[in-house]
Amino acid sequence: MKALLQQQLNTIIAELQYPAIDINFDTPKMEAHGDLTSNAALLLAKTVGKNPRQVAQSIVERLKIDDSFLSAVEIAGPGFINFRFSTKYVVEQATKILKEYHSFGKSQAGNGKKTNLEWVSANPTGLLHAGHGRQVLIGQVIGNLLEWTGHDVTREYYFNNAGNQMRTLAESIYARYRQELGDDYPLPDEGYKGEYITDIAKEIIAAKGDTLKQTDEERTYFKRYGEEWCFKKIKLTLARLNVKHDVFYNEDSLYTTGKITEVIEEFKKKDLAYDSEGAVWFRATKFGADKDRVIVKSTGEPTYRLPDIAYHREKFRRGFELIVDIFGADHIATIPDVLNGVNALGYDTKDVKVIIHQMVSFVNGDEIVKMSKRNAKTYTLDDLIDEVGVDAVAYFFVMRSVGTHLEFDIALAKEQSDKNPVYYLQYAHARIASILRHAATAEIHVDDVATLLATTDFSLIKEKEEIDLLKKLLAFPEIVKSCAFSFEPHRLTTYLREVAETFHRFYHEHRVINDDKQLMQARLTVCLMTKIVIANGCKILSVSCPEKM
RNA sequence: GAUCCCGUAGCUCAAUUGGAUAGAGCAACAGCCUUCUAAGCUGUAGGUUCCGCGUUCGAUUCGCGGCGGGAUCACCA
Repeated sequence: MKALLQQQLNTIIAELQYPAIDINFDTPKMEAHGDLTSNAALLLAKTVGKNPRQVAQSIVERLKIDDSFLSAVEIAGPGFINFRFSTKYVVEQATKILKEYHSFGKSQAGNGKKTNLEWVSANPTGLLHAGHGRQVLIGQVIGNLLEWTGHDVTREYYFNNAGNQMRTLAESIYARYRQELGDDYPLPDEGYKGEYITDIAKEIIAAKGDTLKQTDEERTYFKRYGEEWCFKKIKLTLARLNVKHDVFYNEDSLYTTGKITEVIEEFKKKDLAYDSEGAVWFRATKFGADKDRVIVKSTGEPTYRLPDIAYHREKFRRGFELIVDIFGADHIATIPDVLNGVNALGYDTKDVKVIIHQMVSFVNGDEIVKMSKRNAKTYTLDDLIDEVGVDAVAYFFVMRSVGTHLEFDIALAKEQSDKNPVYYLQYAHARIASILRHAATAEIHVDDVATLLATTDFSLIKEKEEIDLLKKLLAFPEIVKSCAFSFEPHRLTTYLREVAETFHRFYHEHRVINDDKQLMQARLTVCLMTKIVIANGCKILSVSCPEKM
């Protein structure tokens, strides 16, 4: 429809000898403004030197209106051209929801673009804490959105199992190990204080007894055991949220394959790096930073910036055309350096999309929930899932735009009532499922879509609430696309809420199960279409949609 | 002090990425269940979109300057 109108408007504009412009259509916010609107006349008015309403008038006069598509074309406000769809057109379009069913909403807009999505990437030194949930789910939903829009997505988890943090992990476990064996052995100053460290130590005692009291300098056994233990837990937590990464990329491989030194040498050759005070520095000031950054410490160990740069170069080398990184706001300072570094190596950073999400705070009703890392009792993501359930976790973490601080109300999330937005959506789905069960007893079987399409008199769908609902449902593919291309998953939750709302209104106004079997069948298809859209949307959100509540 | 994010109804947040009369949910008030799930629906009330200037047909959205909140500013990741 858009393409058709666009073509027509373009020809008319050419006929009128107006300058060619990009014609786009919006869906008006207000119902009175029709189903599609174009601001073409407003854009033309200035260059043409006419009143925008006159411009609109001259365009509309030449428009050939096919009334099987459009019921009205109006000029409104300062010069908008508003189009209103015919009922027939809307209903006809809606049948494709049934035809496409589980894939309604999918598109090939991404053209199979090879896409790397990297997120979570927590090092195996501990458990995922509740705050990690935001990143976990933003990434999960963005991954799903990219797949629904025809991107070839590789889900990647980047980790570092060497360096300071792992040493600290090993020392911490060792200290607890000694303590559990009754020795007076202190936890290192910067050691991990979490209870899980003691759990790990106890496991090691169970397996090895006190035979590891004398270990090598590197605490190799403790390091490896701790890493495996943490990774196992992290993966289990992710699995509860249906998150599965395709690739676990080990930072260490960048060293063993020489990628790190390669980057240093290349930087030095381009005079982007230099030696000073025993360290190697990156000329960040050349890119507008306030000071240069150390990329190799005087100890010989690189700082995180260097491997990050090398890693991103490897992503390009691996053939990815779109690179998506998701970071929390606490990592914001490092991003410019990495992008500048990658850029200096000759890659176009416009293909790197960095999504920075703001932090999460937790409240329990009126009470602020503290979750300091220093505290021994951390509130883990598992704890949160245990407390409020998978669906609430999945929904709540993506329901706000990534750029805004998220307040997660635990009391609200676990409340099984109308206050909780997850239930509003799931309730709509369950309600539909219930209606469809009634239909089965009336011998209409909605699971046979082919028969349904062949035998339903769709012209019986004509009530305002039905048409409003179908229009809303038909917007789904566009919503999926715009969420995917803007990397804004929260808009999907907003949209699905609107779908549920529009459905509830329809339900309230019109009985589905009734004596007029033809009418009942027509309305059942409306219900089924709604169910399909909610189910597909929930699938993208990783939220379940129950048949009964 | 610098950089980035945010500031919208009493509270939590939307706003089709520059569009028309700024919308939802909670909370408040008033209604709606002998009929398909009331975990629902309808109505009322609630606003100087932090302030100021600018850009233009048009600004919550873009630019500049303030104010307020958060994050970051390591030879930690």
